[in-house]
Amino acid sequence: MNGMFAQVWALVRQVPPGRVTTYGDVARLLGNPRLSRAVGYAMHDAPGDVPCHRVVNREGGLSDAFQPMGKETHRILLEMEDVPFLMNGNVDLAACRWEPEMERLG
DNA sequence: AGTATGACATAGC
DNA sequence: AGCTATGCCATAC
Repeated sequence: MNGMFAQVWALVRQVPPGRVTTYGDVARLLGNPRLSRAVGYAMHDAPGDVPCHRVVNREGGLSDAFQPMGKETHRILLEMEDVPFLMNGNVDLAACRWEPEMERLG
């Protein structure tokens, strides 16, 4: 529980529906911008209550190794939350990227 | 212990 | 603008 995975999961759980965050952002929020890769590991071990589908890479691209299924499920889950996609099939980060400051402001 | 792996990110070319 | 190479660091074995 004290591991960094739990920390990552806790953060990802704070991402509201319709918003997404990136591995790098999560890593930065944890205090180490270099932990972006470890964040991916945390996603692999993430329990079901963690909305790992709301985590995408810097380009807004989906993961090649999403657990339940491939990118297909990943995209479906995001679409269900009305997450905007770009023409290239990536998430529109500019429109739905989650920032912790938003939580404070309300 | 040390080596290998990887759901990323960045720098060069 | 798109591809290749390198860095980085927590887990797994």
